Amino acid sequence: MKDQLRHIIETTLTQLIAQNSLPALTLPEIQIDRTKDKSHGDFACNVAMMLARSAKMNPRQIATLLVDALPETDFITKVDIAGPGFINFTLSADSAQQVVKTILAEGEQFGQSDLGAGQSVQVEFVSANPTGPLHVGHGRGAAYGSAVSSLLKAAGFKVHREYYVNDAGRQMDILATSVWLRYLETCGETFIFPSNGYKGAYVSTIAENLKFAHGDAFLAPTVDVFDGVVADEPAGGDKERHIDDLISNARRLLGEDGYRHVFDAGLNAILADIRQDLSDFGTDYDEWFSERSLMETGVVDDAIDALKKAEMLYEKDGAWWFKSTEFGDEKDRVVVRDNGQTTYFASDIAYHLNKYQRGFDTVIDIWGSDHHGYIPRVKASLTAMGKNADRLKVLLVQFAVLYRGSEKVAMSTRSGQFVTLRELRDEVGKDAARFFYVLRGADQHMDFDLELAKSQSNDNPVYYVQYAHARVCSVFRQLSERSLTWDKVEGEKQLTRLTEDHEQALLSMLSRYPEVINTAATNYTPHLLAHYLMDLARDFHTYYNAHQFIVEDQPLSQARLTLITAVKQVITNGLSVLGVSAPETM
RNA sequence: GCGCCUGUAGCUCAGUUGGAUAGAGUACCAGUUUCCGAAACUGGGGGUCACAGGUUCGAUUCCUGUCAGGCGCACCA
Repeated sequence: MKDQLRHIIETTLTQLIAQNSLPALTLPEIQIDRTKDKSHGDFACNVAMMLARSAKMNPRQIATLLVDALPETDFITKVDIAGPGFINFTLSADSAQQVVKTILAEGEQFGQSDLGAGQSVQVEFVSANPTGPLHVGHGRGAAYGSAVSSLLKAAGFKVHREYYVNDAGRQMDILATSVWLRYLETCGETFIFPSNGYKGAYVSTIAENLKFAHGDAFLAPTVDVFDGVVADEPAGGDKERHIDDLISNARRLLGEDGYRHVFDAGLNAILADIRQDLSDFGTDYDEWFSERSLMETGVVDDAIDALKKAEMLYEKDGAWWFKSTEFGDEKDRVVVRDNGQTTYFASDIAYHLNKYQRGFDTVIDIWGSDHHGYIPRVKASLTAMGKNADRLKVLLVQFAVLYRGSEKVAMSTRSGQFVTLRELRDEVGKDAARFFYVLRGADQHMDFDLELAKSQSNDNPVYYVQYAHARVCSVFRQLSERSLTWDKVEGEKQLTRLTEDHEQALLSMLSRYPEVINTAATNYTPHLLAHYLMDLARDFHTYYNAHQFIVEDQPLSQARLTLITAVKQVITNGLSVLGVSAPETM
């Protein structure tokens, strides 16, 4: 509808210029906005004001010229000039009703567009280290990432959802060693567990399973395990060196195969848990991409070679540095350490090179906002390798602060005192959790009230929207109880009977849905959709309270049933994009 | 110290890419059921859009500065 208006205005303006009614000038982008106020019609255009300066004419004068020259159309009934020079359009009743037929005809497809024209987008999100269960911070990334993915898909993009598995690096070595130490404990060895190790109960569970499956195969005496190990911090030593020494002892005592076995036991168990957890949360991926594979297939070496060839690396203090300052970063960054090991950053350069090589038109990374300082160096590496860094979009997600009523829930990763995503799901449910997460802009700090999310009251926005859907279903249950039926064909014929203000408002709201999807998709802002659904639900509840749908007047009744069926469809579609269910009963 | 993000009603937050009289929810107050589900609806009060300049027909929105809060500044991941 906006496009049609835009087209008409554009052609009329060029016509006016051709007739010398307007001076020759380049036309600006024609903006068509929905009006905030019903008295201003349905759509407004500000082009007269935008042209006033370059045409050296009064905006109202331009508007008058334009309006007089506009051709007759069947979908516009009224054109007004208002305020400083706004041109307001009022839709004909017929074209306003048309949206209901469109919704019923397109069903689940309604709202989808070809805006993306099949361009491919890769969306990488969550990507938490597989060193423990996901917590509520990851939950927001999961809800946001999958909502953005669904939005892009609805807007006609080819979407590839990916989880980057950090299955290499020091943190994973710490996990492997933690598993091994717990395993030794189940074998009867006794020692003080390292302060920097992973102490969660899940580590012991993995160790017990290892013991069950392999008996004493990985056993080593405690004296050997702690041989030459620097004292731990509580004992007056250094906790980092303490754990690093334990790791190298583990490697030595277990041998390459044994160490890899223990390592993979930890990795696989936790990864399986994460996959299940995300799947239960309604977040699914097209690919789980292994960091280790980047090293094993030589992509990391390739990336380093590419940078060397481009003369973007130099050697200093035994390490290889990337000249990221040449691209606006604060300082140069190490990619190969003096001990020959590549850094996490080197893997990430390789990973992004690989993403580009796979040919995605756009690459989206969704990170916790605490990683924002990382953006310049990743973009720098892409530029240095001759890639267009603008194809990479990094979206940041702020952490959510949990509240129970007005009480802040204490959380700290260090003490291991975090609320897991699974606990959140168990407490408030998948639907409420997802909806709450996407209710706010991702870059906004967010207060997540557990009490509110699980309350079955009018305070809770999730239920508010779902209830609107259930209410429509309930009306149809009532209909069949009275042995009546809904006749779609008849209903569509009678749409002209929808003349009440509430019905007009609903029609207008329904027609906005495709625009909301496109705006939310292009801006990566699912919260716009969440808010739209609340607005739609409110218009519906208001309508419900003001009017009966099942009435004696059969044509009217059919028209109303047709309208609320369209409402039900749009709520279903919108909630589905957000990964929230649309229940028939509450 | 430098960089990024944020500052809108008592509280939690929107604000259609610069538009008309700045909006919801919640809380508070007052109402609505012989009627399809009251998990709903109607009405009311509540604002220096942090502050000060600038850009223009027009600024909550864009630019600069100040103040306040969050985060980040590793040969960790």
